[in-house]
Formats: sequence, structure tokens, C-alpha cells
Amino acid sequence: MNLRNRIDRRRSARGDRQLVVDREHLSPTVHRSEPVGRGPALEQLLDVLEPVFDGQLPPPVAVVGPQGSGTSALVFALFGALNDRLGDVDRSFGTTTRASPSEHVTWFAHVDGRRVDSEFAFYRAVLSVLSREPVPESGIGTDDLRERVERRLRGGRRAVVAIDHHDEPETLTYGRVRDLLESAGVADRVTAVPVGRQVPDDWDGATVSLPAYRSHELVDVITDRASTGMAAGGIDHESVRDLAEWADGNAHDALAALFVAAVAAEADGADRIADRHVDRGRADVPPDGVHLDRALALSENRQRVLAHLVALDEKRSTAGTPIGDLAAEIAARSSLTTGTVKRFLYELAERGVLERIRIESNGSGRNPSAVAPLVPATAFRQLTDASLEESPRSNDTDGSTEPRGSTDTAGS
DNA sequence: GATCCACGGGAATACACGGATG
DNA sequence: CATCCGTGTATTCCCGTGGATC
Repeated sequence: MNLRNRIDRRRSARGDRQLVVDREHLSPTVHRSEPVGRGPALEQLLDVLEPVFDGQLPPPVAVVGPQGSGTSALVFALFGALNDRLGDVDRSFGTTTRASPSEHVTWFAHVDGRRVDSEFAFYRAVLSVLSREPVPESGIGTDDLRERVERRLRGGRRAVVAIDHHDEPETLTYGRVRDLLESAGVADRVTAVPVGRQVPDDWDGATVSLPAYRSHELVDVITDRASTGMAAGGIDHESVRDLAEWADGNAHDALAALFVAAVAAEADGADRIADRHVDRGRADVPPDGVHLDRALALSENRQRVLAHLVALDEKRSTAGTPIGDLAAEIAARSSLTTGTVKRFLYELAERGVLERIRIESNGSGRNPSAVAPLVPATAFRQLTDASLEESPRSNDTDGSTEPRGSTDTAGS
């Protein structure tokens, strides 16, 4: 993050002839503090939010764009910066502020709908921005948190709350958030900003639309990541252009492929990304796949189940195996029961993290389904903490457990 | 002790198909 | 032939339980 660390990392990476300098900066799920190539949308959003500079609550505004167009990155970065300027009572801004700064306090909270899906979790997420004290994770009631939110927003203080991914399955909807703010009695002190692929139903506020990245913009995005995450000269311009062209405007796909390419090159002991590594990166990202962060937002055991499925799918496609058999196989390698694994698999398919495939059965009764992962497999395995090596329920391991981090880049 | 939340298990419901019935 | 019914399997839904946290 800070300059000194960056320089140190560079220097040590150079000494070690290391390709990947900073995995964090290469990860497609990590946002930059300065979004690349989204200047016009940034200005547009600032236009709408401008009343906050006069201590007013801004009007409702939605931010929309297709997957990989940088909606989250934009709002995350902008809210972070605005919060720095306007969210702190003790910090005045500008040099000639006439009014007392405390009258101008507006907080900017970015609530990730993928991770915040209950009433309790929502108030907690908001409160953790409004309050400097740590907010308890449990042990207190939802009513308590709701009251604390209300108390923090007294005396002319306001908040702008972004609801990211409000239109994905199982996430907090905009309507639900309005209800929660209403029941806390702070609806008139908070502007909720839906962020997603489309505006909420019956939306009549302002809208800031982000188009998919154009190819040259995506080149900038990839170059920016490569320059901070990898040793200098780690990837040539031609490969970057190829990746940008292939990703067709989707920054997530481009960065996921770059990440996998870098991991593959590193595993090869190469000091730069070669064409075959780029191919490997592209092959890892399924067409019409889901964002890696959707998988990483799942609870630990669900991630584990997904990791097992991904591993099975890499060995042999799971597309032809009935879900019950897959569940049994996964359960044998984990601490979960077959029933629970099966339910998780149905759930993941329902959420769109897995593709559900109809298969014909030869017996009687309803036809079973098969499932196949829709996340970039290698990227997911590299980024997840879910270990495949927890103790299995039974002892029937087939002895094929591989050490974590072993990246098979041969073949396929 | 109070609270939230992930799990686990099982009940309820949906679906596919063959055979019986009108 | 169209419809209903029974059986078997898949899928969804619900609720009690226990771990973690305060």
C-alpha cells in the first residue's frame, strides 16, 4: 500500500528473481484506491453527491453497469475518499470553513450485499462506519444495534450508504434496506445508493451508468495491476492487448486470467509470462462465469464444498455425475454429511455459482441433476483459505491428497 | 445468560414415469 | 386417447441445536 513497502517488495523480488511481487495487487477481488479509466462516471456521481459539500443529503442515485465494468471499484474508492474528507468530526476540510465542521458530518458506508444479508449484519456494517468503537459481532440484540445507528445519526449527522450487489440472488435488496432504515427511524438522514447491474424496481432517482470497458481502457487496467503486482517486464504489451481483447470489456475476467497466468508462470519458474501462461489464464475463466468474489463471500464450509467440487472437476468433469454421488464423494473427504453437502450444492446452483446440468437417469423417478463450477477454478483455489486437507469423516481417502499450493500447470 | 448464525436432519413438495381407468 | 393415480426419486423448505462472541 504505502510507497516504502512497495519499493521494498520490488527490491526483494528483484533479488529473488520473483515474478509475482504482490499477490494482493494482482487479485481480481481487491479494489484499488484509485479506479482506472472511469473518470467520466466518477465525475457524474460526484455531481449528484455534491449537496454533501453544503451539508445537505444528496438525492437518491443508482450506479449501474454490466459485470466487470467497475461499479464496485468506483463506489468503493470514491466512498473511501469522501469518508476521509467528510466522515470525521475532528477533521475540518477546506481552509475557510465558515460553519463548524461537526455540522457537516456525512458518513459514506459501502455495504457489500454479498456479505451482509441479515438485519443484524446490515446495522453492524453501517455502525462500523459511523462509530469509531468496535462493533460487537454477536452477544447483543439487533434492537440494540438499530438504536445505536439512530443515536449516531442525531444532531444533523447524515450518511450515504451504498448497497453493492443489491440485485444478485440472496443479497440485500434496495427495498429491504429502505425498510431497515425506516424502522431505525433514520430514513430521512440517509441516502441509500443501489449499486448493481440494474436499477431497483420502480426506480425514479438519478442513475449513473458505467459502460463495459473499451479495449484500450482495459489495457490500462491490466497494465496498472501488472505494474504493481509483478516484477517489471513480467508481461509484454502484446499479451496485455490480447487479454484485453479477449475479455471483451469485462475487467474481472481480464484480471482473473492475468492472475492465473502469473501463478502459472511462477510455478514454471519463469521470470515473465509466456503465451502458454496467458492461454492457461484464459482457459481458467469460464464463459458467462461468476465473479470470484461471489464464491469468496460464501461461508467457510460452502467454500470448502466448492473447493472440493472444483478439485473433482479438474480431475474429471463433474458434468455427468448425479448430484447425490458428487455429494457422497465430497462428504467422504470433508467433515460434513452427504445430506448437508447435497443441500449446499443445490444452494450454490440456486445462487448461480454452479451450473446445473440435466442428466438422464436410467431408473424410475425424477431425473437427477449434475453440477459444474462457474468460477475460475485455479484462481478460486489460490485465493480461498478453505483447506482441502481437513480430516475426513471416514478413513476411505484414496491417498491422492496433494499439498496445498501445488499448481499443476502441465497439460490440459 | 443473551444473541446471531451456520449446520444438520428431516418433513414437505415437485417432478417423472408407468399402469389403470373411463 | 386423455386423464388420473401410485410409486420412486429429486429438490426445497423449515426449525432445532450448538458454537462463537459479548
